[in-house]
Amino acid sequence: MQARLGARKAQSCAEPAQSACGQCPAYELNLCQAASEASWAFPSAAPFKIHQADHTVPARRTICREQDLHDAVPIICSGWAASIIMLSDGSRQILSFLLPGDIVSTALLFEPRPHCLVEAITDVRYRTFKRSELREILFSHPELLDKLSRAWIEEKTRADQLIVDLGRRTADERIARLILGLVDRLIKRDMVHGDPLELDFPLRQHHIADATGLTPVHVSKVLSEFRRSGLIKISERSLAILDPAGFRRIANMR
Amino acid sequence: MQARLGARKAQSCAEPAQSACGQCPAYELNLCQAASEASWAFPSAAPFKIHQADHTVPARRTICREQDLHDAVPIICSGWAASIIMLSDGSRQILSFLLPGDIVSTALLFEPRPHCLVEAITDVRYRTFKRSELREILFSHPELLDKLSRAWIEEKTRADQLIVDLGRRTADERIARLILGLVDRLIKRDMVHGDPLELDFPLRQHHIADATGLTPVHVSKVLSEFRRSGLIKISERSLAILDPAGFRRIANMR
DNA sequence: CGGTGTCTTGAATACCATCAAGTCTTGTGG
DNA sequence: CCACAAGACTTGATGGTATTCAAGACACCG
Repeated sequence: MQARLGARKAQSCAEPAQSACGQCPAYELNLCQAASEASWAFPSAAPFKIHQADHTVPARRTICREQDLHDAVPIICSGWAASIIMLSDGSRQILSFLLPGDIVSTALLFEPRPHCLVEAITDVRYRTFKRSELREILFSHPELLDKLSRAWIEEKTRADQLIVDLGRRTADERIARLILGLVDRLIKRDMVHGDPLELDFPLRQHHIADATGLTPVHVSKVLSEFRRSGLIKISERSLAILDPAGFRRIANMR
Repeated sequence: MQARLGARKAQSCAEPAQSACGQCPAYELNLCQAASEASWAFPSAAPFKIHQADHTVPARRTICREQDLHDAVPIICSGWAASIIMLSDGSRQILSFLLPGDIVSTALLFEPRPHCLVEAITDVRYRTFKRSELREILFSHPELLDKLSRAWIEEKTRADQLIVDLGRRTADERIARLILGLVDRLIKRDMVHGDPLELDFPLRQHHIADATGLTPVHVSKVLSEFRRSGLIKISERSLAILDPAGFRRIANMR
């Protein structure tokens, strides 16, 4: 019940947060660092200070609800989260997994209602910016607008890919593609190395099920089959891709 | 083979096109008219003239290809089109149906590659704007930026809804929801009246199949079932919703 | 230590795909 | 204008993929 107020505020001003951003794996890509810097490079116009706040939530806790109104735009600093649509019968569809450096939704720059539930998968640290200020900064700096448009396009591209996966691919393909999609995103962030590729993988099978439109039971069966074929090793919140070529073949082909 | 060059250019300057826009059902909503007007209200800055061109393509012709580069952003003036992702095995997934007044994709404002195929379903009239100019106008007029952000949000919301439909709903629900979604969009545009609701409905069953992730055969069976239950009347490119309440019940419930 | 959440496995079932045959319409070239 | 081909739709039979139901193993936590 007290979960409702789960997030703890940590701070609410720009400068002291910088060190945290230095460790952010999405340091290069994301809007977060850029926005903070802009607020420093920007003392010209006015005594400008962008309001931001760091929050921490434990695994499984809600970050924001579909119907709530927020004037804050959250960006994930560390941990994994998911944006989820709930159906009246209790089933769920995961629209997207959120990784460090991801903005929860670019649409939040324009409307206060997320229209989907955002839930922490691991412990999550995230930072919120005030929408009006973030918007002003983004739109007054062409190079930031550029970053925004790239984030927007990637968000849409991933949604479109998911539509294709759900509409036209088998369970094996969906699951393999989900995993590879996540691995590729982690690689871009320098959060995975090694050969064979091995990484922390905090998703439960029910997360995979909700993202692929399958049942947890069937996900279990498919993963077991992948294991038996020596494609991957997956257990205890960790994943290794033993046969990258074979696994990618399953993900793409018919 | 000569299909490749299917589109015929009609004109390439703003003013004479106005009368056509006056009939556009999305007159209020869309960016098109607004952008044209802005180009008039804008002689201040420079001898500014936005480049636009009208095109007409017959049914079943391609409007743009996934890998082509365009510096033009198309907006549908009349007719129906679809954006489609093709898979290597020849199957297709329709991401979205485009109705009069729709911008083909808001992402085209930022990148030249559509990354999906756009195909005319009926004969289609559309107008293209030069990306750089359209962008400049949109971003220099707050009220237009507002319209753009609403278009962006709606595009994303519809994609998310489709993900849920494909991931978590039965064939009956998907088909009913597709139809109702289209009808609602047409109502917003004042393109449908009457009680019982009756309208031109140019989709072939294979379009419905490609949009819902089903096979044409199964679409036929479901539609026949809907007909037998007296929910809808559908034939000869026209559709009537005989039992709106019952039909909406099928679309939403479990 | 019971309770809850996670995962696995097997059996029965449902839903939708595939295959196939046939009707009807639409379009096209002789 | 007709003949023929291609596309659109329907219907039935059969099969495969994924769901549902059920039971049990295991880990973690208060």
